[in-house]
Amino acid sequence: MEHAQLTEARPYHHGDLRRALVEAGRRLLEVEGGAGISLRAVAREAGVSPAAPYHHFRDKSELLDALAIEGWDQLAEQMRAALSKAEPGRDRLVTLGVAYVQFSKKNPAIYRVMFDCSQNHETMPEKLRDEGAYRLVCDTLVESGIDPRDEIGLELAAVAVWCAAHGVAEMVGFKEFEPLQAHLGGEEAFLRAIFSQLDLFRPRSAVAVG
Amino acid sequence: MEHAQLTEARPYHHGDLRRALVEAGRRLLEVEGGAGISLRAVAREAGVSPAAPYHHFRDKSELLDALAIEGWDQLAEQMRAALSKAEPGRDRLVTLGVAYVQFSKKNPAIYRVMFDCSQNHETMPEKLRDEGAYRLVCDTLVESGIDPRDEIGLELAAVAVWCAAHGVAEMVGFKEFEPLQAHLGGEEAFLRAIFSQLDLFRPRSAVAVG
DNA sequence: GGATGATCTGATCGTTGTCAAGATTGGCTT
DNA sequence: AAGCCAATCTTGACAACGATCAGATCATCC
Repeated sequence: MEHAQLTEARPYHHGDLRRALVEAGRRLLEVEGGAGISLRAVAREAGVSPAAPYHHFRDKSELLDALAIEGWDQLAEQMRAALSKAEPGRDRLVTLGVAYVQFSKKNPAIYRVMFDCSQNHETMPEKLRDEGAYRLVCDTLVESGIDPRDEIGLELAAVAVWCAAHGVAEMVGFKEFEPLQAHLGGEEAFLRAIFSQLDLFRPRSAVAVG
Repeated sequence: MEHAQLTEARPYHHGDLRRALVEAGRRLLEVEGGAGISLRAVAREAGVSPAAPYHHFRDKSELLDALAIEGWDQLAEQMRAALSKAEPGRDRLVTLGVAYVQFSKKNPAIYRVMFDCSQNHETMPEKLRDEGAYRLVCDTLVESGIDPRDEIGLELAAVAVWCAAHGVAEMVGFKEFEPLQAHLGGEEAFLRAIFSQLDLFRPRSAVAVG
């Protein structure tokens, strides 16, 4: 089959269908949104039969897991980039939060998938914990003055910050808030105002624990 | 048909099927969780044919809307109750937040439906705004020292508080946080610790606005 | 008491997730 | 180089889903 590459005729074996499926899924999530993603649609987009994905994923949910993992990587990357671009001040936490929220606004469907997967599985992927966004938050908290030896205090602070960012990420899309957003001078100002209301920008020390 | 009430034979016309469907839906959400809710399942639970609901709701999503509205009512009620039971201190905002999160933990599927519906429609139901949970938050913020005449500052604070509560509500279910939760002395202590990390308990004044 | 409109059923269509059985092929063994 | 094996992909099927439509049933009002 020497003409395989040039004509429409795909080889019977795809080569790297797993990767192709994940990318097709990402494309669909971006274009169609979270509602229009079905296993069959992903297979269609990748140009294979509806049953083909089952040789690479046990479930539909396992495909979504793969999409989620890619999303977490992408998020961490963008947060890292935001941090490195920001001038060194003491509001680096807010920079991180703004990057987090902006990711979720630009990729709402993927963000939902990321979050649902982490919620359904018992733990978040350890990659997230070790080298991902969670780690970035902890590092930045330590920079801001939290004692890294107080593990409880650090974890509590990180969880709190994460909760705040997640909450903002999901509520900020409400059309209802657009007037307020405009009044405050755009999206980033809006986010900074919210985060400063939540006092996320202030250097903090460990909390007293019972 | 004098025996209609006593025997199994339902009257052909249900009487108040709309109400029965909403209650069947609530039951299913509590028992089966959010995944196991289908229009057909709700109809089955209510004992009618799969097509019957379409005489009371245009859509599946319209049924979910009705479920969401009931959820918002229930949430506001529980928040009001928590507020009236709490001794008057200056951490009433935290009391409110704890009630909010506990509702979402006890009714996770309903909470998700509530939130999704509000997100898909352009605005949240005005009931929520006028007499619901949002109003409670605003009132409590004013109690805590926000100037009610500064509408922007008040709305910003309310949005921030709501974002925080929502974020905590969705992340607190993570199994991963259970050790931390136990270490802090149970769920309520955990929630209070998070909220205090976010500085939600402190009387606040209006934020400076550009 | 009979017509009218609301309500419910039954059948049906297109779509989805999932599975089993068969076709096809890359790669290892000899 | 020939042949076999296991991985991969397709075809066909099944149950369940959301949605629609024609027809059966009932309450209500003139």
